[in-house]
Amino acid sequence: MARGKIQMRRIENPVHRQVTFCKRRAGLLKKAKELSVLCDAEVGLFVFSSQGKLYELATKGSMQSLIEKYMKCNREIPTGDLKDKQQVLVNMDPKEEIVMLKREIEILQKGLRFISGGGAGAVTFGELNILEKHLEKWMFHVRSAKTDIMVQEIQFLRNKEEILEAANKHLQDKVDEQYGMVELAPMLTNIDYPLTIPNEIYQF
Amino acid sequence: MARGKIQMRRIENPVHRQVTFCKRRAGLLKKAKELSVLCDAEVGLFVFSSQGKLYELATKGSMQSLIEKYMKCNREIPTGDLKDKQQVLVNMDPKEEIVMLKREIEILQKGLRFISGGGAGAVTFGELNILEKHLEKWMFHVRSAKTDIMVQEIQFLRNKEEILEAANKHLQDKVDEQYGMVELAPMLTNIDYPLTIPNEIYQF
DNA sequence: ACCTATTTATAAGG
DNA sequence: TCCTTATAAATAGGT
Repeated sequence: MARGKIQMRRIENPVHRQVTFCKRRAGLLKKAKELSVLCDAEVGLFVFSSQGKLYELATKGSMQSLIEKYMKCNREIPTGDLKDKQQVLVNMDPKEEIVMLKREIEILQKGLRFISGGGAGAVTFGELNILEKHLEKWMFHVRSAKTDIMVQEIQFLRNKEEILEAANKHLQDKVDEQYGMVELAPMLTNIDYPLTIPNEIYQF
Repeated sequence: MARGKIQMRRIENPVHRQVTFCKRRAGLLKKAKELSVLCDAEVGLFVFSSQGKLYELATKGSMQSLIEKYMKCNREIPTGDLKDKQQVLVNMDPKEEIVMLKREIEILQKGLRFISGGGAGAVTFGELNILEKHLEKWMFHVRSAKTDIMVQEIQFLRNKEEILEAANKHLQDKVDEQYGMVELAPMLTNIDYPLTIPNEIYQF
């Protein structure tokens, strides 16, 4: 884009590739933030470098909650399977789907027994794969619920704090008024910002 | 960026905001693709418009697999599971059954939640924490069971291979004995190590 | 990391 | 949504 066009294919020179990766990654993250701010959108972005290093951005809330939201949008696809976007999209015999759903229920039941038995019993590799996917999905749900609660709590506390501070200012003014020119040390005002999140909400 | 700078904050005019959203979303997706191609990186991107509509891009494989990679940056992702289910919401009678079955799955999921903490409506932060811990534990069980199966399979195959190789040597000796000094090319011996894990154990 | 000639993205207007 | 165009931003190649 500058000082010469480049072909849209993998940059072979590793040094150039790394430099370009840094620059464009920064650019991409910036643009993602901008889109979010300007258009009031939620953006989730993650980039794995060819060495496997992760760079991420989640514009509202956490990446967890964004992923959760993403999963909800795609809940048509049962958890046990990896999706295959184009190929089998066309159709599937409903009877076949019933069979598969029944099978999935069996697997879940078996999995519950497996789990509550502390991992005893005979389970196949494929069944374990399906179970694992379900567990991941449930984990998403739990974690995003946790995040939501924390966010709400923070919001609540901030509001409360604002109200209290305003009330305090008002009271202080009244006190000043009554005592005329007498200087009083500030007592409950001037609370430090930012408030830290109280530990209680992290407890059981 | 053109015909005038804009302030980096939410665009108040809804029409402008929508137009800008379209343009910048397209630009962002383009840049994400380019980063992936030029720098051999994996990029996952999703954007929710303020109306909640989802736009996504996953540059290698599916978004599912990228999310999994994100969740556990190091863990390998099994890519088996050839069968795929899609929504078949057009049909009438089987549709009912499908809905019922899906409902049953949800009930099972709730049952699982119940088992975990003893709380039917696990909504508090503490309960969620407990659930999360349980899920982690179960995930561990499931994954170690998977690993065990793989290890056993590998062990089995190695044993089998050893036996076969021994049998082969024995047969070869017999042949050599019968044909005296005649040199025979090695036939079934000298199998290459290391053995790769056969695909079958990833299937159902 | 910084520079800057160029390419790209895009805001405003139809 | 798509087109045009003036202009802001991003960035390739070099230092």
